[in-house]
Amino acid sequence: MKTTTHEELLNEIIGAKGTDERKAYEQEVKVQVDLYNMGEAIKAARIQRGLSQEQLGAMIGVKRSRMCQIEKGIGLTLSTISRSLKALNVHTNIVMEGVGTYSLA
Amino acid sequence: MKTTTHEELLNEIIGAKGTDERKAYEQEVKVQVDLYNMGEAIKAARIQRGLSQEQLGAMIGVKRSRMCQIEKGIGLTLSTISRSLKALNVHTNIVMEGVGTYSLA
DNA sequence: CAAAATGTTTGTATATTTGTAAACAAATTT
DNA sequence: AAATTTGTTTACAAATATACAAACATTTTG
Repeated sequence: MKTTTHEELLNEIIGAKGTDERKAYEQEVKVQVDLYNMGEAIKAARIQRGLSQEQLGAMIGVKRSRMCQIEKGIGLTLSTISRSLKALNVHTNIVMEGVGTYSLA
Repeated sequence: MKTTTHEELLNEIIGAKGTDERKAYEQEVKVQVDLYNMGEAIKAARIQRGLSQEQLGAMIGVKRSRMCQIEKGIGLTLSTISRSLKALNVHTNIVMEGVGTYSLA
């Protein structure tokens, strides 16, 4: 049986390291991971506070179905993250090294 | 001459405190302020590094015109912020009180 | 186990963001 | 002062996010 590393798969399917296609892929994956983490954080805070998706959804003006997408990081914007965290009363800052700190919620 | 407070103006033009219209306005204004600050932060970091909008734009794959919008906070998403700060090598964290810290760049 | 509540996925319409070129404005350099 | 570089605004097409209902899955409760 032929074994294949993740790296080999990426080379074959997406493109070699350094090509435009590969760069685009890597950036996109990275951002998706970021957003996924944000969603997970919102979910964690919601559960900490003993709320259902429906309840938090009501607080920020969306239905269960959208709440689920939000927690999975699907189509998540700063605005949505900010709204969610404010509703959950999770004080949040964006800290930029050597530049400054900005309140998000 | 009749004087008018900002509060009175808001009541008249947008709606009284507590109405849906007023809440929507307040939330929108707040998010716009956030985004404006983010753009300013990117600009500050760019200038710290002695780059023109064109140069930073080239690093993240946009033209001067878009770079200008980014720094004004117009249509700014997490993805764009993340890309910009990475290019500028500004290490950035999102710190959620009692939940966790997430790397944005 | 049955019922109810909660969470997830998919398809769809609407709204917003993205990125650009072009025209103009302001600052810098020659 | 003229030329060049840099920054800004606007209008537009394309891409992406928003939010929902409906159908289904999973968990919790009676």
